[in-house]
Amino acid sequence: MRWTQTLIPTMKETPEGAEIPSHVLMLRAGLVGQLMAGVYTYLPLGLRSLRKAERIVREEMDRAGAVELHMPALTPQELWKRTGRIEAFGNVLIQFAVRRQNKQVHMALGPTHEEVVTDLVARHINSYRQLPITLYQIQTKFRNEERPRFGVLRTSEFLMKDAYSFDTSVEGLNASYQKMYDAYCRIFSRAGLGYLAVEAESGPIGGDASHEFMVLADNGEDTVVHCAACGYAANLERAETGKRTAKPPAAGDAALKKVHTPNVGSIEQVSKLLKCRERDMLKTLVYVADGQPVAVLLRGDHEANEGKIRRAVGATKLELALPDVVERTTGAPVGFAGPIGLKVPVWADADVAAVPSAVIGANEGNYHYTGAQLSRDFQVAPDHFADLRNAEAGDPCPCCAGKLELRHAIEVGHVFKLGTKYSEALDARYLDDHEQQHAAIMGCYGIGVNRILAALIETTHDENGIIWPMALAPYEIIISPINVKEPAVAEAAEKLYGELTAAGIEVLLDDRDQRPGVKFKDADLIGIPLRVVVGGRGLKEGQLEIKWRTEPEAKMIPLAGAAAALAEMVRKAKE
RNA sequence: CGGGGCGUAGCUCAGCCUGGCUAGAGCGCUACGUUCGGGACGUAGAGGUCGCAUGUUCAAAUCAUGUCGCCCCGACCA
Repeated sequence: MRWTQTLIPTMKETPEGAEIPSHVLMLRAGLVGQLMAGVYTYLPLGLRSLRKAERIVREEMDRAGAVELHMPALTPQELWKRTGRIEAFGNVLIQFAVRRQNKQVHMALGPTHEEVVTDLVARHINSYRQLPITLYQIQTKFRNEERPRFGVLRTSEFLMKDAYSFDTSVEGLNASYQKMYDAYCRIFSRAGLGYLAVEAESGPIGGDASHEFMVLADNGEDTVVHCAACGYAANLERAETGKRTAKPPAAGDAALKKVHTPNVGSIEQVSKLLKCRERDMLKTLVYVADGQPVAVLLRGDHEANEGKIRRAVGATKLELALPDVVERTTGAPVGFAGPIGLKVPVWADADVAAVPSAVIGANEGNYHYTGAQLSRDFQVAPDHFADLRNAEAGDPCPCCAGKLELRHAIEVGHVFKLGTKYSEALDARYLDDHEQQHAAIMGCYGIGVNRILAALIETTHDENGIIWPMALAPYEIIISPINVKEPAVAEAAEKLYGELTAAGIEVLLDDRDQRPGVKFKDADLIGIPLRVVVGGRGLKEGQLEIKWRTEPEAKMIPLAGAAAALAEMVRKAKE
């Protein structure tokens, strides 16, 4: 492609509003253009990279035995009602009605396709002989994000590869899941991304085991907990901590004392008022577990982890108690709950035992206690101590002697085992070899294709611009002729361009009548892996200059046979 | 949804506080000329309903109110 015949609107300055590197560089390099908040046009250069990411995904899906189809983005709202996800998605689901022959037709733009694919399977698959099968598509998804942000990392319209497996047994599901997991590893490796596969909660989509594929990046929206020593990785919701050895509290002699804390309920305010550290306080959270209130004690500076609490308590549904329930349970308004005298089951995080003398709520409005001691002033049954909080940096690793660290990350993929939630709701059943009907056991597997690009840029750019790996580069080689008005230069550049193109290399010829500095800056900015400079100086000596985007220095190669040599370099770089 | 910031040329911004001639700069764009190995220079140009609406005023980019758009932070934790 000739630069002058395509559209690559590079920008010298950072557009107002772009802050993170991937956003800034995608705009400056002319990859994307913004239409509105969270909605972007892919310009020619960006589209080429997007297509390359897509191709890698498609090749690996096909190799893993998944079969491609294409489902509509337009869906009937009825389908979402049948699985209860109209409510679950709420405002995220883009819903609208149109009129047809004077009747309202209610539709939604697909934010994901479990419903559509399960309905499809319900219609066309009815025998165990047709299973297992994994269907996938690469398609635009629509989600009304409350707050789109970070350029193309969180958008309202995005390209997603979504795959769905249907099996007749849990073993089959596990096998299908593993195939996708392995395919994801190959995809992200081929894309040049450093990633972690982390254990994850399955979230509102339902089901059990799941993994997220995370790319560590300072601007990532997610937090992963990682142990550098053994490689343990999990997202914050899921991360376990190793055994926290509770130091026996120093023999405290402080007496329990009630103090007046008028209108001061939050941990932060109380800590300020009483001049104590948050870690010397205990907070008492009231949850409703399967309809029954329970109290949970945490150190003041720790964050509750509802998933862990739910599992520890053994509840299927757990939510924070509403203010009236808190009042009924503790006898005090929200902000003054404490463990002393509570009539409901009390659970405690492991670190609670190590707080020797704590500030706690007094279960009486506007009062707290200081000097509270476990055992002496309040009790927690030994089997009610558990890991109930989010992991923090420095916590012991659950798998080795190492320490955990917290890192920001971009989620680029997610695989999970769904079970029969959707197949039952939508009657995707098959007949087994004993003429018994069963709901198909499902898994689903998503990749944010746009995020592959953004994550790559976010992690590998330098001060001059993007640095594409061959696998994602919009062009493999850029030819930068110095002064296109010089016939010898123009001819040599054209000849090389023709030869490389004929050899199947993707070449961008910068045929603009621009000064060399402009061309070099732009070549660096758009990040083409290999730059070939055709200049009068080199030509006189029968030489071409080549420079890898990743290398600081250029080098010269003979003009004779240059096309073949360059094609070989590109081929090698692709390996 | 809550809080904050910003809307002036294609892009980045100045001017606004303290209202006053024909609204500015740099980059980019057009034409011509000189240049040509890391974002050249000269000359001449094109390009704006100062986001929009209402109000205050003799007079509004500038003040007030409203509205729309964009960006950032937060959104349960007693």
